[in-house]
Amino acid sequence: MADQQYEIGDAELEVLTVLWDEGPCTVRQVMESLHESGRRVAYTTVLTFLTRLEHKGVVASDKASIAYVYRAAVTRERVRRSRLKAIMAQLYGGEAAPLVLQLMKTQTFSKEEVTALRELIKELDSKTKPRGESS
Amino acid sequence: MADQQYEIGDAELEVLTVLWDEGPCTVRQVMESLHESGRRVAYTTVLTFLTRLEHKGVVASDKASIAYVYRAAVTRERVRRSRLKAIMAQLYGGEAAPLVLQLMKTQTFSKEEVTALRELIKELDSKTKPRGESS
DNA sequence: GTAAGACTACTACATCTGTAGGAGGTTGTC
DNA sequence: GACAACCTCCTACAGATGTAGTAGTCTTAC
Repeated sequence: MADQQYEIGDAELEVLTVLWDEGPCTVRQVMESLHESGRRVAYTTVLTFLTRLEHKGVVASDKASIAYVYRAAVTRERVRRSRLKAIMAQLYGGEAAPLVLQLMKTQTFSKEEVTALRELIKELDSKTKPRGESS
Repeated sequence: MADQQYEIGDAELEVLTVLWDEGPCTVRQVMESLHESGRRVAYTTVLTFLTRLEHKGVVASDKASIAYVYRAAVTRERVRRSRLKAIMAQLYGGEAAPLVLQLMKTQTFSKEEVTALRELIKELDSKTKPRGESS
């Protein structure tokens, strides 16, 4: 149950991302941030998204002076893991390795990234699969 | 446009996966395969999925004797890439590296997998990022 | 204290997705 | 040739998601 799958739509995720990137925001601030990203969306639409996200438990709000201030209640990491887990289950037979392999084959990386990857590989050597399901 | 994003629902993807795994199937065969995986769905539900998938262009059908035979019209690889691309854009700023890093940190791998990874890393060394967006 | 502006709550609606029933055609079999 | 079995087509419907309007409440500034 640690990694429950959040059902967050694409547009909702954009809103959540604003909260991750900018910290707690009012509806208006979120809207303006979206507008700056070229995302035209009405004030009440943003409000709807935030309200729904709050019902889903991924956002929380506090009344501050006039307007509510919304903040993310789940970390980006958590959502990332949850999504990756889903895609792994759906398209890679629940295995991480093929996914990583594919990414490494089809994507390009900078020198620094490759270095970081190599470092990680070294660590992996020590703690190879201890016979369990994926996290 | 190469990697257009297919909007395929979770249940639809299960159906498509049957076609990938078992090759061309009739509605009934798909249904039976799903049942064997513990997925209880009605015959007409499977039919609906296949019809919708055909409209979306990811499945094709041919009339064979009595029933239509459906087959995948997109490869698993294509859908994998499309999904990964979406998740990369939505949650990793369009970068592959953080995604790979995260997977390598949070997942476990067998010795063979680690070896395969190390091999790939070597290849990456030669062709590092040539200043372009991701595929 | 009243008007203007901002904020929230409620409602609405189209589309997509998951799920399935019923009607009507084909076929094989007794 | 009539019934059973199987097939497709059309229709339906609930819930999720994207999008937004309206109405009512609260603040603030004149």
